[in-house]
Parts: sequence; structure tokens; C-alpha cells
Amino acid sequence: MPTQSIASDRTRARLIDAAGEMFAERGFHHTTVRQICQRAGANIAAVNYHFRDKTGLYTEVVRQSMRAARLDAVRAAFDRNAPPEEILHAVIKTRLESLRGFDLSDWHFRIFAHELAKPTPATDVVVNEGIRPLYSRLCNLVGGILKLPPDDEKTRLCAHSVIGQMLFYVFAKPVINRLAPQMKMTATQVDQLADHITEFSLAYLRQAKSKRQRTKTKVDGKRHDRSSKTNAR
Amino acid sequence: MPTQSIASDRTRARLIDAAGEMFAERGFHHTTVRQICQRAGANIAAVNYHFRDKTGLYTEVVRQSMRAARLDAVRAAFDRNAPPEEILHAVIKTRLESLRGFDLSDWHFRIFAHELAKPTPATDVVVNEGIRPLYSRLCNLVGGILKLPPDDEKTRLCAHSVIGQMLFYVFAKPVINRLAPQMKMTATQVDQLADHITEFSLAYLRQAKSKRQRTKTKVDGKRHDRSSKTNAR
DNA sequence: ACAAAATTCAAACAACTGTTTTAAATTGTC
DNA sequence: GACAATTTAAAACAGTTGTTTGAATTTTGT
Repeated sequence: MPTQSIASDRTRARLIDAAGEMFAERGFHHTTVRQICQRAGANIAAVNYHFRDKTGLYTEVVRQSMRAARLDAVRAAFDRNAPPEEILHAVIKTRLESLRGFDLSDWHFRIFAHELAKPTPATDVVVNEGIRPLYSRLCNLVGGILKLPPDDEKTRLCAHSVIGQMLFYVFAKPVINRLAPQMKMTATQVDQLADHITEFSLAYLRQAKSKRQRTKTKVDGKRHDRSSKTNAR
Repeated sequence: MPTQSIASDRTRARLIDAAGEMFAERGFHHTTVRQICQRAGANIAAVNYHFRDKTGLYTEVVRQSMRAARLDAVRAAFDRNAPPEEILHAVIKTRLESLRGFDLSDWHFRIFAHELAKPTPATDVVVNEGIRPLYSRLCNLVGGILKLPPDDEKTRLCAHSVIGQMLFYVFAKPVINRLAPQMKMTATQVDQLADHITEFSLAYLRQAKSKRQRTKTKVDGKRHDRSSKTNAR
């Protein structure tokens, strides 16, 4: 028994679409329900009718953007069967695709950025459902390269260094445009960016690993553990 | 002829102080003039009387925070007579001091962060007076290590990588608190952070330099330029 | 000490916010 | 096709925002 009409579902979807783009662009606090409704071609009361609150609409947008395609792409990059360094490159590149224009249903990264700047009532949802899984998987990946446990402090610091480099371009876009106007974030430029961040990060990761292995062999004789199955779920 | 009274100057200063802390904490848009005036012990109309606008007060706060002590400390770190890698470490460490609690007159970094997230009418002032000089000096420094011109694309990308790592902790503070609660940002922890970011970055910079020098010596014979005075102005 | 200028103050203003209300229109079901 | 439920619509609500007003007060220059 579908208690909701099709027309209702369609305005609901239009509201989520419009709100998603605007939330991603201007953040939660700087987006008014009137703007959303105008963009969605709906009445001002539609938000309260369909989502109870403005925050209700926002959490729904967040929840939906968590299941969006790009996030799956990042997960796929993680699950790829390849050497960890290649996986890292794929993850970074996939994640940076968000920078090219306004890909539909690609609000996730930008909403994440806004959440960082100013927490909202839905921050817990964003952190626990959207960020934490990717964060822990990145820690697993980095720890795998470093031959260190995922919750080791050094591992975490390195993961933060990778995330920070990526986030910078999402956050600082308006400032970068004034500081380095030649960066237009074209497709090839984003690729170069991903290559750079990967190489920049791997330089330290490789060095730290080999240094650790050198001291390790000095301490406990030969290394024969080969415990490289560190990128698991 | 001091046309302004002393009492007036004092409320003016109190307003700037209160506004600076609150702008740094919550950003421009999320700070109300009523909150500022209450904190400053001034009347609601004081802001408009002394600064014409809310944005007038904000630009004054920004202008003042640009001349604040911490920024001078960063400049001093840049001007230090030392090998560039040591300078880099000093700059990063000085810049990260902002993370420890709420140091008075240390709004600069946080205001910068808020500007990144959401541009304001004073963004131009922030970028041109506060960010650009440090940015170009960082490019000079990094270019000096890389033996590349400061406006080379690789140089800029590396500078971005360094900035991104630092900014992450400023931005992501609320999220980091949930993701890695053990990071309390104590004095020693901030020191470790600075050490890590420096080492993480230098790993790539050193590697890229030596790689470049190797190919360079292959091309133009012996290297005898020694043009290491790259951190000027 | 006194007039004039500068500053503070309480109150109200207009514009905006998210939300609620009440009635009209649309929809699904018999 | 009629009736009941669901969905839209226009208007107004209560609250907050930055700003202005005009009179009281303090400070300044002589």
C-alpha cells in the first residue's frame, strides 16, 4: 500500500536535489529554505511538510549523499586488488574528481568540508556514516604501507597528512583562485594534482617503511612475517 | 589635536578585542553584533558608531590580526639565518602554535580558516595582506629547497601540500575530536605534529631535489651554481 | 564654568529567518 | 463520478538579524 503519491515523491526528490547542491555550495547555515524551494519549484511550506525541519531535510541530504556514486567509487578504489601504493593513488584521484565543476550527486566532499568548518546538528551522521569508514580504511591502507598497525600514532599522522592535502583544494578554492589563478581545475590538472599528492605522500611512506625495516632487521634478526593483509575491511 | 576621547578609544579597543575572539571562534556570519557588544560591555549601536558597519569592524579586526604577534613570529621564523629545512620546521611549528588553546591576539589563523570556508566582503584584505605574503615566502622557501623557481608549478604544488597539512588541524578540529579523541593538542603534541609535518614534507622535497640534481648534472656537466639565496624578501 | 562637540544609551526600525496556519487543489479508492 | 486523504498554496507568524533614531550623557576646548 503506497501511502504516498508519485507527485509527492517527485517534489520530495526535487527538494533533495536542490538542497543538496545548495548545501554543498554554501553550507547549511547560509542556505535558506526559500532559496531551496524556489530552485526546486516548490512552495515554502514544502520543506516542513516533507521533512519536518530544515535540519530534517539536511540530514536526509547528508544520508543520501553518503550513498552517492562518488563514495562508492572511492570504496571501489579501496577494494581494488592492487599494490597498496597503487590503491592510494586511485583513492586520491577518485576523491579529487569532486573538484571538477559541479558533478551532480557529488555533494559529499563539499558537505564534508562545510561540516569541518562549522558543525551542524547532523555532524554526527556525517562523521560516523561518511567520514569514519573512509578514515579507518585510509589508516589501514597507510598502515599497510608503513608496516604499522592502523591505530598507531604515526599511521594516523600520515593519514592526516594525506587527507589535509586533499581537503586543502576543496576548502581553499576561493582563495586559491586569487593566489594562483592559473589553476583552473581542468580534468588534466586534477590528474596532475592527484599524481603530485600521491608522490608527495609516498616519498615519506616509503622512506619511513624502509627505515623501519632496516632497524627492525637489526633488532629481531630476519624479517619473515609478511603480514601485508592490512587493507582489510 | 586628539579629536577622539580616551574613553572612546577604550570602548573601540574593547570592541575589537571581543569581536576578534568571536570572529575567530565562530566566523563572521555566525557572530552577531549583539553578542560582540555584550561581551565588550558596550551598547548595541557602538559598532555602527565606531566602525560604520559590522563589516567595518570585521575588516578592522582582520587588519589588526594581520599585525598580531604570531604573524610576526612566523615572519621571524622565515627571516632566521639557518638552512632552509630548519626554517621550514620553524615556520610550521610557529604556525601550529595557534592550535594550543585560545592564545590572545591569535585570531589570524582561525579567521583565515573561516575565510577559506566562506568568503566575506573582507576576503581581499585577508588574502592580499595576510595570506599572499606568507604564501609567496613559503613558495620561495620550498623553491629554494627544490632548486626550482618560486612560481614553478611543482614548487606551488609542494607549498600547497605543506599548507594543506597545517590547515587540516585548524579546520578539522571538531571532527578530529570525534575521530581521534586521543589528540588533545597539548604543547608536546603540537610539537610532535610540527615534527611530523616537517619530516613528511621534507621526505619528498629532498628526494625531488636530489633526483633533479642528478639529471641536471647529467645534462649540463658539473653543478657549481650554489644559488641558495632563494629565501629573500 | 560653559557652550559645543563627541559619545553612550534605550528604543524602534526594516529586512530577513524558519515555521505554522488555513484553505484550496490534487490524488487515490470505492 | 464522489468522497476522503494527501499534497500544494498563499499568507501570516514569531523570532532574530544589522541598522537607525533621537534624546541623554559625557568629554573637550576655551
